Amino acid sequence: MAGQPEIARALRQAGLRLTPQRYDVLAFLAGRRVHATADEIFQAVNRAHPRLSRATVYNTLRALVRGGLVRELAADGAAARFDARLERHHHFVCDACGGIEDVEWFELPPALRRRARSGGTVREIEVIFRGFCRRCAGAPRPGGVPGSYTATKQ
Amino acid sequence: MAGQPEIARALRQAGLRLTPQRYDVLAFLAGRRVHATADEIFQAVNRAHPRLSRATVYNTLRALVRGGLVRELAADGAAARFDARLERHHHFVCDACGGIEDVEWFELPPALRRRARSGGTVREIEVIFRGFCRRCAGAPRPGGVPGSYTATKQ
DNA sequence: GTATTTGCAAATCATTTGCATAAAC
DNA sequence: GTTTATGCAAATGATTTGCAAATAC
Repeated sequence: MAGQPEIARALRQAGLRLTPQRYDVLAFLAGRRVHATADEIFQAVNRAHPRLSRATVYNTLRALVRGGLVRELAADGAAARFDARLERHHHFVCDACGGIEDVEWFELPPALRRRARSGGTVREIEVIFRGFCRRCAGAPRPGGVPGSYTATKQ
Repeated sequence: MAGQPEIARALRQAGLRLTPQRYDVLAFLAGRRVHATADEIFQAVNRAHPRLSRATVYNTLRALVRGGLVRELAADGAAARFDARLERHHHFVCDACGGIEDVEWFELPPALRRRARSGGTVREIEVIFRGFCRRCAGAPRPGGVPGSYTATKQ
């Protein structure tokens, strides 16, 4: 997903009306490698489109997530991050800066995939690696340690 | 961790002063199988201890997490959940009700553990299973579908 | 033309902070 | 006696909601 027609098509396909706001939000996400917070998206799109409101960004994100075009990532305590990479992938979360990087998709061995014995149904399995990213590994911040509670905030 | 002296010992060991509030919060978490939100903890502890404030619950949780006695779990968009099970384990998150269940710990095969090639250091690897839990598998809610954005809220 | 979406402002929810008092060590 | 934690109330930050005007279909 990158070209203009593809973005429009993706929106239609998800059953969403094509508004300039939605187009811009999805285009922004599709052109990014790092995961953006709702506010970062607002700031960026707002530059080209000054009358955009935050509420619309949130509405749009909800619609996109619901339509399966975007994934939402919970970041311990911090603001949620959004990501338009639809190919499945795993994540690496930095304990120090809170940044999220993609990790190429791989399947868990079948024996492990059956480990969730809750009696329910499993739709997907995601692996989250935690540690210090390349940039933070060198100079970790004062409070940024394993617990990660303090790490992402303060 | 379950008996009274163990809880007190755990607090001391983490370098925390032993206050009734901290004791109660940790005891509550230690005696629970489901992961509780800060507010659920407040409600519960508040019954036995009516002058407890929410700020203290948050302060205590931060201290416990920092001291390594409690883990914090980010739940897509919703309030964070806390958990005093210290043995490593994975999680199952229900798309419909947002509930979180523990999945017994297992190691990823070494080949997969090396997949995070960010140049940084990896501290831990967690696996998150998503789907419908036993209770919701039978009767999923109106909006509660894969995206899980709407699922955890509304 | 009708159903949706937008933008705005106000509302809500989770969490944090400042500060005087109280309790732990 | 000092240092740290508590409780309260007010502040902050993220996200949602109500509603009239604008827009997509």
